[in-house]
Amino acid sequence: MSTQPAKRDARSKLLDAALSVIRTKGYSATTVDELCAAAGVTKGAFFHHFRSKEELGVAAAEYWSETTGALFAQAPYHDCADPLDRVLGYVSFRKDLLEGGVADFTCLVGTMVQETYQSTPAIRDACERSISGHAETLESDIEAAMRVRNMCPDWTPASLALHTQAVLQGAFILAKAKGGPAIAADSIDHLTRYLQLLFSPATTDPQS
Amino acid sequence: MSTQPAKRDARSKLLDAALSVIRTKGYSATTVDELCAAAGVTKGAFFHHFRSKEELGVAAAEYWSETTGALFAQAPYHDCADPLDRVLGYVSFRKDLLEGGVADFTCLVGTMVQETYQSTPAIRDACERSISGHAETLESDIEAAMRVRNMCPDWTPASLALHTQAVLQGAFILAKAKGGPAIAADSIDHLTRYLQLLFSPATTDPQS
DNA sequence: GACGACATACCGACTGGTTGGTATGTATCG
DNA sequence: CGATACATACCAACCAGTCGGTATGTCGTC
Repeated sequence: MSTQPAKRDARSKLLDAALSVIRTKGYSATTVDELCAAAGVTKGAFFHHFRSKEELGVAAAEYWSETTGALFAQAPYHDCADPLDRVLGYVSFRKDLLEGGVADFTCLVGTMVQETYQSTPAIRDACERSISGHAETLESDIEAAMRVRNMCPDWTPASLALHTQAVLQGAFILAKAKGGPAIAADSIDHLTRYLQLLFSPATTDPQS
Repeated sequence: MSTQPAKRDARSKLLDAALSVIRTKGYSATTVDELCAAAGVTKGAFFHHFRSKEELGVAAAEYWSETTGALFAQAPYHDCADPLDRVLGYVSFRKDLLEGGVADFTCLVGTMVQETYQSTPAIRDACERSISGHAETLESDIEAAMRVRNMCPDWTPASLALHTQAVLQGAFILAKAKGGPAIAADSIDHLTRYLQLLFSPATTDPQS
């Protein structure tokens, strides 16, 4: 469904505007009028394509999943032979994305879910699907890396995949607080170090 | 300054209400009327104590720093002899706090900074002070743990202290997305595992 | 200890601008 | 012609902030 031949119609202009405006100001503080102005369309066009602001929020989260999904699917780290190198390559790729203003590299759904998790279940669920779906793309590589090393740890591939997302989301919060990507990069370095230690042959099963 | 004899006046009722309402709905979606209703005071009282909603946001962040600061200052993990045990005890203490509804254990300033980092510098700075100030309480223990082990790694105590905050903030986002603290606990377990590996005598200097 | 002057704390009706949403018109395309 | 894709005008509710008022100190003076 969707993915019509990419015409520059009002709907996709609104979704593109939503990504940048909501990442800058948050969902609640973003007004429909502002979105229309940023997209260069009228309010009539907005409510033609979306029944409500909430529906746009859900659509924006799905659009985010599509565009970022495509970005990561074609990233070079998938070519590594060792599955651990693919995981480390993913993290390194995330670090490379830390460029430009804070609003340019932070995560739409991480921002939105904070504001909507209680008030707007539809948006929260869309954000949850986006985060979990993205984390799942890491699971098979994590699992393969474990199999290669005959590891049977007390953590699951899913929990480690989600942990990488937690570190990234937390790094974005710190970047927003400090006004730049420097600390986010430091935190991603700590994540890389954790993965290296976790999969290092010396310490396959440190306890139990 | 401040710390008048803790009278149950309108100001502190409003600050208490702000902590719970803003953590539930976010800063932008929280209205002044709603805050007044939750605190059981009138709008006149609100604007008597705060010149604007923004000023309340700053005061709420500072109030958050004070109350959480007191909570952590009297926590039992400070009694451990080994500085690493104090750091691990802190993380374990954070895990123990994951109880009740999501709005009860998540972080006010982590939530607020996402919405205000661009639009409201005063609130962003107050959140930054809160996060960084809290992280600093970990630095001396991290530094001591490094000294005990004669470690000279390529990361700083400050960056590790902030990394713990990134993991916690990210864990809160995941908890909000998934509707419960389970994944947050998993992520905190990964953080504990990282600290143990990082300070384990076998791997003091894995590279360079 | 009565009294005036002033400050603090709070009340609640009101306001002007904003916001999400609607109603209706129109142009283009198949 | 009918459906899709917009545009324009409009509205009722809401929101942050204001303003005149009251109740309660509290400090100095005589």
